[in-house]
Parts: sequence; C-alpha cells; structure tokens
Amino acid sequence: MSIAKRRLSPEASRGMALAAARDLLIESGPQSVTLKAVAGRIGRTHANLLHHFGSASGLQKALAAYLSDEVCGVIAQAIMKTRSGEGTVRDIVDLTFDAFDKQGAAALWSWMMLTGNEDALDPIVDAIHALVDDIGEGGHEDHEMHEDTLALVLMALGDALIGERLSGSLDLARNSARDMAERQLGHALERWQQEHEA
Amino acid sequence: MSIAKRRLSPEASRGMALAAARDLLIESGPQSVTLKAVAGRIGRTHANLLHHFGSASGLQKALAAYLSDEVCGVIAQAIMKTRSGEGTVRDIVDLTFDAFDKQGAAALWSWMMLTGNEDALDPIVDAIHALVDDIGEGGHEDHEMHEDTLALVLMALGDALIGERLSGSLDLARNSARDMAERQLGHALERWQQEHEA
DNA sequence: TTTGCTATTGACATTTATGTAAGTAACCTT
DNA sequence: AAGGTTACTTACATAAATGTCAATAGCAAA
Repeated sequence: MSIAKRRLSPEASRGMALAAARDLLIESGPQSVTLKAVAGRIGRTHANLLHHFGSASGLQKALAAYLSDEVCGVIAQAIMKTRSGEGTVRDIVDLTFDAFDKQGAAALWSWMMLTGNEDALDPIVDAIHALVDDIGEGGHEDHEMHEDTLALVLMALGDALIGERLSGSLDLARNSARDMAERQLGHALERWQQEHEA
Repeated sequence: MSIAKRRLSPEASRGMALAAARDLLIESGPQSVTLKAVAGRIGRTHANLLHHFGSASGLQKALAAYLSDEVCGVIAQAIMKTRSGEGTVRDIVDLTFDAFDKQGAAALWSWMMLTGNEDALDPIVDAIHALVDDIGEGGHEDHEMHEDTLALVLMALGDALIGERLSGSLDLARNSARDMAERQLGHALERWQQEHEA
C-alpha cells in the first residue's frame, strides 16, 4: 500500500538530511530542527530519519560533527592563505565570526547546551583543537597563541548570539566586535612573528 | 473535592515562581523550565502559573526581566565600589562572568534565541544599557568605553557557554578568559583615566 | 527471472508541554 | 457572620515530538 520513493544510498540519504538540518538550524533556530521538519525538507518521513540516525539525538550528534568539519575547514583554509601571504588577518576574523553567526555554530552550541547533549559537543571541540594545530603548524604553538585563539572564538560566539542587539543598544556599528578582534589578533600575530625571529 | 492551598498575594506567588524558574534554569538548562516543573518546585499546579503569567511565554518574559534586574544590579554595585576605590577591576570581571555563568544569563539568552522570543530580550538589553550608563556616570561616556563594555560582555557570554570545554581542550586554565578580560579592562580604565585628566 | 537485502513508508503508541473550563475554597470587606 | 472576589485546583482537550513495528518495494546480485 505504500508508495516507496527512489532508494538512495545510506551515505547520500544522510548527507541530504544533514544539509537540510543545517539549513533549518540557520534559518529558524535549533527548536525547528525536528525529525518531521528535516524529513519534510528532503521529501522523506520522520521514520526514515530514525532508520538512518537511530534516534533524534543521533541526528544531533551527526549534525554537530557535520557542522564542525564544515565550519573549521573554511577557517583553516583562510588561515593557510594568511600564512602564505594571500589573505589578511581580517579574513580570519570574518570567517570565524561568520562560522558562528551565518553558518549556525552558535545556534548549534545553544542547542547542545539546551538539550544537555554533552557528547555532541565533542566533535566541535575536536575540530577547534585541530584548527589550533593548523595555526601553530610552523612549530609555533605556545600558551599565548592558545589564549588568543580562545579569545577570538569566545568573542565570535558571543557576537553571534547578542552582537546585533547589544551593539545597537550601545550605539556601536554592527562590526565593532569584529574590528576589536582584528586589532587583537593583529597584535598577537606581530608578537608571534617577533618571537619567531628571536 | 479540591484541597486548595493557602492563598498568596499575586506578587508573592509570582516572586516564588520566578525564583524557582531561575534555579531550574541554572541547574538544568532552559529546556527544563516548564510550567509543570516550575509549579512543582513551589508546590502549585501548572494551571496556577497560567493564571498568574497568562501563558508559558509570559513566564519567559517575566523571567527575563527578573534575571536582568538581578544580574545587572549585582554588577552595577561592583562597578560603584570600584569607582570609589573599594573594589578591583577583577571584581567587575568576575561578577560579569558569574552573571552569565552561575546566574544563568547565558542560558537565558540561549533559550530566547532558541524559542525566537525576541521581545523577551528587551529587558536584558535595557538592563545592560542602564549598566553602561552607570559606568559612565562621571560624565565620561564615549565610544571606546562602549566598545570595551561590549567586549567584556561578549567574552563573558562566550565563556559561560563553551569556556569550560574549550579551555580544557586548549590546555588553558579555566580562568584564562577572565584573566584576559581583566587585562583588557585594566588597560581601558587607565586610558579613560588619562583622558579624564587631560 | 528470481531472490535477498534493506531503504522506505504508514499506522499506531507514548510522552510531554501547553492551554481551557468549571468548580472549590481562602481571604477581605461589609 | 454573610457575601463577593479571586487564588487555586481537578479534569479534560489538544498538539507536537519521538519512537516501534510490520509491510511494501526498489535495487543489485545470482
């Protein structure tokens, strides 16, 4: 009696579902990422998602890993370009801030905190750690660099959540936080440079 | 057939409910702040909360206003002490960070973002704005001070959400973000001082 | 073509949060 | 002490999210 649709490979099916979940997260927030909504976006049923991900929290974990790779990949690429002289410090800042804002990392983190799904945070932390390894690849990985990275990520996350409302209330430009982060990171990079020469 | 409990004034009832909601928010996250859970904490029924707050989102808004006043009141007090020489810069930083972490402001903001209840954010923004007015009360309210305030709040929010996980992953002390904020705010205060004298 | 595997579906069950309505009883006023 | 106001409760209704299970059917291999 059922009208089964075209069969996809498990990988393809999971990939479409995760992309749809990411879009839903960015557009409408974590609460809108339900099995029914995600399934509807890719023309499937919620039972189908349960088949592929096992449970709703399984989908959450998979989405966290998916988003982390995507986000950190973009940022790592920008850092590489900067190191080779092709990009600017501002590029790193913008990409990091965009990752949390437009790419949904901030919304995801809120969701994980809300649902108390701590396991799902692991892939994000791992991805950021890998990102730091990338930055310090030139054999230069010290305490201060880790601190500056922490500051950059914290400000990016905070800005994604309340930047718009708060900067407006304080009569500041929307990109004030990015400007500050750029100045800070610029100083940090100069410092690293000097230490590297010494 | 009903065993009606002792009648409280609407104000007392609302106050107990809001305190219980705050505790629940801090202990178990936004998702645990339901009508049933809050009512259970104060020995009432969920219908009673609907009677006092009109709806679930009415409770959310009331909680936002309640938390904002509480949090910003504490911070404003610390700033006053610092201005009069009784407190340190570190006190301001610690109180701000605690407000978002231990007092639940970060969880509240995540909740508002999650539920898309933008109206509920108004009292928080207003409270922070009032806080800035307090800081600049000595007739000293300029662009840079607003920027430094923004940076402090953003880092406090980010640290409350991911500070523990991230600092651990980067082999940093849990209070690294607070140390950085303290240094930044210290420099800013010195700068204000110099400009004030000039 | 036939057979096996499994992606996919529809129907049902469960849980939980929110909301409505009517009745009960506590407290204040007169 | 009587009566009115309303805080409070129980019972019911509704909607949405998650999960289970058997049945169907697409696709590849034999």
